[in-house]
Amino acid sequence: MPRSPRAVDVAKVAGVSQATVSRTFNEPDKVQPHIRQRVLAAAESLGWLPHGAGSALARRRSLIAGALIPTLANGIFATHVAALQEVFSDAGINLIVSVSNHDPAQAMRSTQAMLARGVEAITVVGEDFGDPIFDLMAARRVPYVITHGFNANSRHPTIGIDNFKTFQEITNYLLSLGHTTVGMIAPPQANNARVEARVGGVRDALAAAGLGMRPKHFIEGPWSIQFGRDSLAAILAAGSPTPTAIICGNDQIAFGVLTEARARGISIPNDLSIIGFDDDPIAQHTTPPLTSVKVDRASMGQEAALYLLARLRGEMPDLPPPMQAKLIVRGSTAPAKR
Amino acid sequence: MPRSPRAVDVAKVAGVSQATVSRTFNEPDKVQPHIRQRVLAAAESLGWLPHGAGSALARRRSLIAGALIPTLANGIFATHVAALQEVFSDAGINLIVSVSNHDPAQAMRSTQAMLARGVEAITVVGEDFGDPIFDLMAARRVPYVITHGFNANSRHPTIGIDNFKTFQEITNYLLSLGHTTVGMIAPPQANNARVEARVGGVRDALAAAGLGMRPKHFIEGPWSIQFGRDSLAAILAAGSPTPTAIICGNDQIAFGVLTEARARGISIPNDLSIIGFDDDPIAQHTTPPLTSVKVDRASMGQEAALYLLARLRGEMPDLPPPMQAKLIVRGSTAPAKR
DNA sequence: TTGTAAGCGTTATCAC
DNA sequence: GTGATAACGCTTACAA
Repeated sequence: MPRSPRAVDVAKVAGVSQATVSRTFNEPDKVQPHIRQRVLAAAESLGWLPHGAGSALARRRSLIAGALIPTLANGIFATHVAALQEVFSDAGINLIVSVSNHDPAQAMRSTQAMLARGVEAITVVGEDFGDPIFDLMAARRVPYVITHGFNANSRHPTIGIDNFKTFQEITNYLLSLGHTTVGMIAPPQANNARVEARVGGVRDALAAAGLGMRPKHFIEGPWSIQFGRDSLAAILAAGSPTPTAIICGNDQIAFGVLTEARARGISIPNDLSIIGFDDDPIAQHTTPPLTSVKVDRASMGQEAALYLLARLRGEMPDLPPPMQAKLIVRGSTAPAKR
Repeated sequence: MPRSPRAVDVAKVAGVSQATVSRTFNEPDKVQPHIRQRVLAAAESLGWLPHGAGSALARRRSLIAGALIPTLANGIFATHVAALQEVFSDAGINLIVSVSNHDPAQAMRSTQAMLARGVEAITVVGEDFGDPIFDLMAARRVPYVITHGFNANSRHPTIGIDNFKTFQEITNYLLSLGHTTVGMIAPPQANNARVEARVGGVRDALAAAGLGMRPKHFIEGPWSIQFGRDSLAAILAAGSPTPTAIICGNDQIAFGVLTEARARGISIPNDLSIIGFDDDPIAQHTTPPLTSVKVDRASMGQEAALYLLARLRGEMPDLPPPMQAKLIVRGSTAPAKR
């Protein structure tokens, strides 16, 4: 049973020392062209690839980064991971993906597992799990960055939109249309400071206009289409006054509200304005098309990866400024009926 | 600048040898309880975590697996990765994700990068890139499994549905409804044997009924909603005869066709039957709801990971039988108008 | 420019 | 049950 070839085998075949094999792959210009050729040919013929553990040990670099996300079941995190993966991959770094399922204990286990695998840097979605995780990374001098929300007051580096401000703006848009009875259907706030900030933004903007949101018009739950339908049903069942506009935590929920509204003969946007979040491709194709808020998730992931790559080069780069969300007005919002 | 603690530091603090530290974490029952406690306490106080590269080198196990997928932008692959990640994670194995973008050269680079990182096992979506990749893994004795399509004739282990047979059945369902003019809108077949098999299944079933598919009724392209809309427009623009049923490569395309049909006043399913694929959550909520085909992607990923875990234990497990896709008839299909 | 040799941090074999 | 010690495969001063 032949075992995998090692650098010394390549060296033997090429008639050079092991050091030259290493140089051929890591510092090619330090070895003469013709001898480089010989080494490459030998490696090729043996099917040799550097051994990750060996080289990680000697080099003190694993060439592996980690991403901690809540779940891959949500499309926005898949997009996020795709962006990270691409940038890291271009830099010769592989990406380990691990999930928390919004559970602090699992987040901690995942982080430890990644650190035990020797990841050089980590991206974390949100700062929901408190200090232990960040202390752990800091103690091991592993650079990290928090994504999906810019927070100027955080003691950690953060990248993303200002969730509070963005939802303030969304709300102000509805206020400018004359809506005074506004509802919201949001993902759970537990272990999710981003959602908390968004809800806060809505409440703050309403309060600034001397308004409030009735408890029965605020519903928390999963981000599914079905949940959107059920939530609208629940809001209507709660009786009058009924909101004239509903802010949805994402476009799936908004699509559900739209669907339920149509099933009930409620005219959108005449009887009810609906606003989504994330500008999913589907938003353009619903009837009517959904007003939504576009966040450039891909650049957010890229920024995060580039920030960490700079840190790995030993730099202390400035954080990029907060990203700007963009309100995309389509047909699902209109002035309040008077 | 204090460097990360090593096992020997823990040993010193606990007043034991380094070997005992290792045993405490890897073979706990081989060390006396009270001394185990001491070691754990010492490790805790120093914040020590085993060093991945060191232990990978000594153990000849990286505890890392790899997944090669076309892209994370497509939700079905995100679901797939989520399932893999979960099973591997429960087994203490981290997952590196890398993508091919349907490009053989990039697939090869990604595979090499994963192997260089020492992955112990790899899942590959489809067998589109030919032998080089599989030869590479085989030469290094890295177990692998191909997902997203069961192929009894493959010389590699495969897991998934039989794509050919599944689309034969879909087509036979439409034939049983009396449809004789059937169109298809599919993702590109290039570098995608799964799509090729699906198209083959449709053509085969039609041929068995003495029918064929007109070239103008077969359209290949991306899997977006917009592409579905454009494709229906193109098929209609090609003039009579017009198909009475269209098979779509996935539910996004089907949703696009549905949307375009409504925009043109074409009644679904009376004038046109539409059938999707993947049973996306949206399929239940369109008007009318979409007939689609459900494939249990999560179990497919789990099966793949479990198969590889068994291989890593040194077993030679049987492959699971082909998975069964399930036709879910909803409101978008009906008997052909006569 | 190339070779020699000393790590890198852990695990596993072998004594005790 | 515990402790020395020799791998594990590579990189990198340092020497030639």
